[in-house]
Amino acid sequence: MPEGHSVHRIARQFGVNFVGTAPEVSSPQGRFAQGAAILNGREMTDARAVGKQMFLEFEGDHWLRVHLGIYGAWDFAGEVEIDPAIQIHTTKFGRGRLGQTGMAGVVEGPVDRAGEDSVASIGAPRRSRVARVHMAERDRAEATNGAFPPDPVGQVRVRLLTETVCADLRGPTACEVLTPAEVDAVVQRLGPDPANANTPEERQRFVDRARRKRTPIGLVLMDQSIIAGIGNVYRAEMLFRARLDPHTPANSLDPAVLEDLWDDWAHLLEIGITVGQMITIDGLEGEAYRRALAERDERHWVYKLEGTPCKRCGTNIVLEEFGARKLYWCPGCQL
DNA sequence: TTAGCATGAAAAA
DNA sequence: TTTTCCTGCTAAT
Repeated sequence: MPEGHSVHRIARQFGVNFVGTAPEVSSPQGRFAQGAAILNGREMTDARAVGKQMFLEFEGDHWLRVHLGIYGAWDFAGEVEIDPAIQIHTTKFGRGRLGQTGMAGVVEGPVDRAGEDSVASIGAPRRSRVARVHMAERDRAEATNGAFPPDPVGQVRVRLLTETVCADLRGPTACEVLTPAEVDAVVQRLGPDPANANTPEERQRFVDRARRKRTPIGLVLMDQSIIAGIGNVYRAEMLFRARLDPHTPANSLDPAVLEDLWDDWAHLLEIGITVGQMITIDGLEGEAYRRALAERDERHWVYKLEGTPCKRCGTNIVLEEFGARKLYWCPGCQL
């Protein structure tokens, strides 16, 4: 269920935990047995994300492409080094307690991988070790008492295993081994991603692509070939922030409006990657910010808020079926 | 405890 | 346009 920010976070996690190692690669479920055999024992040399797709490079010009789709997820276990640049917010814990329930923060402190229950504390973002980190639409870190490596739970399509860390992939919509040329072809079909290059050139690439479309802007923002990484939540929230009627044809918009949309996506994406949540209401501080981390309704303007008064103008938020997806918007603000 | 839905996208029809 | 993937959250029970 993740949008672009989650995939970038997961790619960073692989950068920290796997790049430079030669993991054992298997497919407990069996459906990726052939691909696993190709990758097994090879050194991972790069981990990157473009939009909602992740690419892991292995020596010998083999790339693993993963797309999580609507319910895919990665689970890391063992000595998981948290990228110091990102925060893992923990709102729910397993049997081993890492901190106060409901408190947002960063898990810190070593957890013995042999399974001893140990205490980690909430503190400043630094190198951290936790026993289990679930990375999907929402991240979850917890201590466990289980053995390492853990028994595969459910349908594990791929397992990557080093001496100290294990990563399990479940429920992906895509998981395949590609050649460099095939990776290029996939990336070629994707629009620009500001998390990789927030440059005037890339912004212009988005503007040029969008301006050619008569399609409503509400659909254009979801089109991964025009701009990469935006999903249903960010789509709705960005349109609200820009005060745009989702039905407006993209080609009727002033290029400056499209430029602003790009800039806003870059801004929201950066927050999402760092914080691990889609915070689309800006500038919250203190208690309000804490509530935004804990409650979805507190961090969004319109998403899943149909029937409630708009936080800006008081008009009731509307839910509309739009391009086979649910669209939330404010008829008062979004003229 | 459980049933229905969902922060995608590709394949099938 | 419908089906598939077949997980996990959440509201309802």
